[in-house]
Amino acid sequence: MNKATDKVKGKKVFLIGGVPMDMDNCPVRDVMDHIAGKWNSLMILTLADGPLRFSELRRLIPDISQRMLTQTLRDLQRDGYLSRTVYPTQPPSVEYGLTDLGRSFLALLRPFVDWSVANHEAIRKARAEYDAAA
Amino acid sequence: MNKATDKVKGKKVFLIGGVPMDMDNCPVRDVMDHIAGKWNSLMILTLADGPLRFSELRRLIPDISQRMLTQTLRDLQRDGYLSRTVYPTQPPSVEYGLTDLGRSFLALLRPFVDWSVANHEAIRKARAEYDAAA
DNA sequence: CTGGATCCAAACTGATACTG
DNA sequence: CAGTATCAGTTTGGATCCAG
Repeated sequence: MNKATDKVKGKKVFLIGGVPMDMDNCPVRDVMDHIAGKWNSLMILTLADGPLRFSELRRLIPDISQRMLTQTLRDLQRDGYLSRTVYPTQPPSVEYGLTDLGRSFLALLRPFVDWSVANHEAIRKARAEYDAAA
Repeated sequence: MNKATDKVKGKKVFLIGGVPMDMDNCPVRDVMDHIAGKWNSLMILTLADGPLRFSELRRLIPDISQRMLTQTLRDLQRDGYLSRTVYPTQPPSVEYGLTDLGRSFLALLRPFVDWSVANHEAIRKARAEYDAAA
């Protein structure tokens, strides 16, 4: 009935929505694991309107630590979601902005934002009911 | 230029794509923080084709520990993404399936899956280049 | 201003053993 | 079968100090 694990050309695969995925190199898992962090998507959303500087980002996301800000920016830059531009001023200023890949991903995030707003109450209610039952 | 932090009716807000978000109760952050885990979205995708039992899920996702499987199912159930049905057989069997909310979220996940497949190579390439530059 | 380095606490994960 | 309990290892995150 639900034959989700099978073999295709000798490789172990995993069916996601009917699409076979190579278990050992699953694009979805790879992308997810790197974007699913607490700050990653929020960072991309924050940069939606244009490039921002390090200090601006720290101000706009008050509850991120400097360490996490640096790390998140590095991770996203490494995966190609955003670019880092250094301006040789004194003192130096650095701007972070979305790349084409980043903007492409941002497009995916927007429906998610709308969905979250639309369903937040339902989720909060579900949570409250679950906790009450316990 | 980028006036992302402002005040609306005395509340600190955060602009996401032009939409003001209450910082202290941001739906996007709340939903994200609970769905962004390593296994959550994968679990929803795995249940896309219909309800599955505990042992079936463990078999379909071989690299999840029993502990994480239990915990992931609990979390998703608590937030209303999936339902848990116990059948009074001997030995007992339990089925997990998507709720309407879960299916609604699944619809959001599908474009993400397609995007991951389409852009996986670009990301791998960006990573390789970044690492090479270092 | 933009981080890098270090130390420490907390959270997350996995392996194992055990129960109704 | 479907979990719970426990413990150890790993990772994550925050605070602080420092440097180009």
